[in-house]
Amino acid sequence: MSAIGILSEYKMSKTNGRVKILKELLGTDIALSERELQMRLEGICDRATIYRTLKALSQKGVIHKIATEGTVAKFVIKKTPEDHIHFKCTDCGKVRCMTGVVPGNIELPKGFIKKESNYLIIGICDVCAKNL
Amino acid sequence: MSAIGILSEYKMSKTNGRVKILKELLGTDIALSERELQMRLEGICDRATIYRTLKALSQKGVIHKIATEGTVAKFVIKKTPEDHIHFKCTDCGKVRCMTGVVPGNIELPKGFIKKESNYLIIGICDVCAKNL
DNA sequence: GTATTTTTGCAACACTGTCGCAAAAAATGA
DNA sequence: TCATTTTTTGCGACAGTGTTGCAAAAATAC
Ligand SMILES: [Zn+2]
Ligand SMILES: [Zn+2]
Ligand SMILES: [Zn+2]
Ligand SMILES: [Zn+2]
Repeated sequence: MSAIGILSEYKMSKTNGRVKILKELLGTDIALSERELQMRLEGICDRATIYRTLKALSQKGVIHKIATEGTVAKFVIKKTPEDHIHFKCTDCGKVRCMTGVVPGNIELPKGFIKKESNYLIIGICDVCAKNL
Repeated sequence: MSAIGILSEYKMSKTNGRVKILKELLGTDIALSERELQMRLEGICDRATIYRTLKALSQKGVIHKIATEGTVAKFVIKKTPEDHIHFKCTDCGKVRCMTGVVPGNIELPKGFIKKESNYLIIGICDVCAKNL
């Protein structure tokens, strides 16, 4: 769906900044940080607006936040609601959802209740592996 | 092994701060942040020393860093070198390694090379689940 | 114990993420 | 369309995390 379409669906005001941010996110399958979005949108909108938009879109379930070992959060369009694995390439730094790869069903010890999960695999992506 | 023993093994100078930091880490199976260590070691050593010690111990493989959704890194003694799952309780905030739980073998698409993994499950821990 | 090497504390710094508030933009609806 | 109401923005300030250079202090080596 288009950026405007998504904003309409979730009854969010269609401001210039939000449309541009969402378009960037829709146009890639690589997770982006606030910083990376700001660089791509040079001068379009403020840091605070990007953070606020990312938070709003996360709450609506349009995008999701990926926890990596670093200190910056990265966001990517949510394609599937199910558990899935994220891959971070140490060479190019790109983080992406691995939609085809399914994590085995994990059995927790008695008494533990699972709410959500975050599986991250760190390594070399297919593109970077070719140039080794 | 003891704190001093570990420092000897890895040929690290046995300073007061390092011994105390390592003792704290050895005395719990809950992952600790720099902040939490500082509170437990009130006035024993500087922030910078804690960060430097955590980095050194991670590089030696004595402890490992856990990526959570939040912004702070947490560290815990490394008990096993294999892949394992981490659990974060949304109620008490504690993060721990689940040594008994084995993640199924995950098959990556062709060309991707795995180096390490970070599996985090977020939910309610056994202790907190009892008091619900 | 003295000399050498390593580590520490401190201050400064860059960066991430949040918030209050007045100004600006978007939505509403006649 | 235009005036009114509601929402969002930009800005500045702020708190927190993690890093670094450097002189002083501590640990190690002899
Ligand atoms: Zn790559
Ligand atoms: Zn994902
Ligand atoms: Zn708990
Ligand atoms: Zn662990």
